[in-house]
Amino acid sequence: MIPAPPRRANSREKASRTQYAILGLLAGGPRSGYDIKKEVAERISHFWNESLGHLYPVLSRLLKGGLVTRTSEPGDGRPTRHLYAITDEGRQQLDSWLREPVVATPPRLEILLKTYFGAHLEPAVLTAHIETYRAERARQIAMLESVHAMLSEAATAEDARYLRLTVRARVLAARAALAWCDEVLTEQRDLIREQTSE
Amino acid sequence: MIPAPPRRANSREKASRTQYAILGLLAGGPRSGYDIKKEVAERISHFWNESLGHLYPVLSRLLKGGLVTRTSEPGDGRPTRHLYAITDEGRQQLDSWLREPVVATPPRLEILLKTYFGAHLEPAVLTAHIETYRAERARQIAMLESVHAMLSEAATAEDARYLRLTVRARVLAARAALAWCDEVLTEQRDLIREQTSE
DNA sequence: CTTGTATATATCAGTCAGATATATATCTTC
DNA sequence: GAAGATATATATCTGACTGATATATACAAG
Repeated sequence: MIPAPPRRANSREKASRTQYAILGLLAGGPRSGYDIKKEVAERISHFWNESLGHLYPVLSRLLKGGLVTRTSEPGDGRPTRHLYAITDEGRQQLDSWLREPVVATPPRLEILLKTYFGAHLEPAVLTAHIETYRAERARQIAMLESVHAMLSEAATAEDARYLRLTVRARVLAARAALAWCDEVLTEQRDLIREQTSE
Repeated sequence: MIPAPPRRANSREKASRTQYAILGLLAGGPRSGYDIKKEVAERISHFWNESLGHLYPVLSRLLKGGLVTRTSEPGDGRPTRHLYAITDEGRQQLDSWLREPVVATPPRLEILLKTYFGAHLEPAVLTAHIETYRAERARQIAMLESVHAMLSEAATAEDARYLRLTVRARVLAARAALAWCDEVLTEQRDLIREQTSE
């Protein structure tokens, strides 16, 4: 009898993107879990997300693995504030991840799923969804463009170079999405006109 | 003493998008789990993904809930083939989900995360990532455009209307991504030139 | 005759999001 | 000035979802 091989013997380790996002942010200085969450929400939420429910366990794991250290500030009334700092080993891990090829994750675009099932509904319902989606894109473009303008100013341009590039990516993506909405809305109008004239 | 309220007393149920994707596909006729996986992979993988590891449990749940029925074809040698068909209640659930506003899920764009951390690397590394990403976009555009052309042909145009709209969305998105890559590559060249001339 | 691909279902580990819990300080609004 | 919202701060749990793996067979290519 051949003994059953151990499950997940030695395949490629499942990459926790959260882990590297944390290391990358800590490379800019010590932060608490709460700080990380805030920074993600305020600066890079246009392309990245972290939930607190995942952040804390991953921070603990990084601590155990020696990729970060932890110092505790007695919280005056509030819970103790834990400041995490990246170690040399953490920096090495971050560096090697940054050099690895980008892994493409398959998308899940709910607006397109509902579009795909459009035949199961009256055209007006899809039109309404697209109009909502379009309005959100328009708001997003306005917001991102104003951020982009600020980041392009001489005073911050050097510092903000890479953040500015990410903002630009999302501006172009949002404009493309908006253009698509307009195409769909035009087609939907034609479709509704055809149907009502029958 | 006030008894502790039950956890997750009655908040909004966590929506399983997989569930509605399945119902939507089954609305087009009975299918097996394997069929569904194939259909997703071959037709809508440009904007949607389903893993088998999730598909089967959700199909079981839908069966228990009466949203689908199951008939078994004895597999000739192969495992028994289970065909799932949508019920009236399933159609109602699908219909009401299709009418609900689209829920935006926060993005996680790894290419932008590595871009954001660009300062921690030599510019040439980021350039290489962007070049790879650009090449993938170029391939994707070529592929989607040829699909789009086929779907626009008179013979299929009526049938394929909604699929065509989703393909168009991804063409525009991929073109925008490609344009962004070109902007970044130009900037990176300038940056490297400045640095080497110092 | 072995390797790869297709058919077909099923389970498991691990990632991750979102809700909830706890406890306090501060700012805002009637 | 009390009530209520918002910010600080950590922690846990449920459930959604991915990707790898397991099992079994058939068929084609080399």
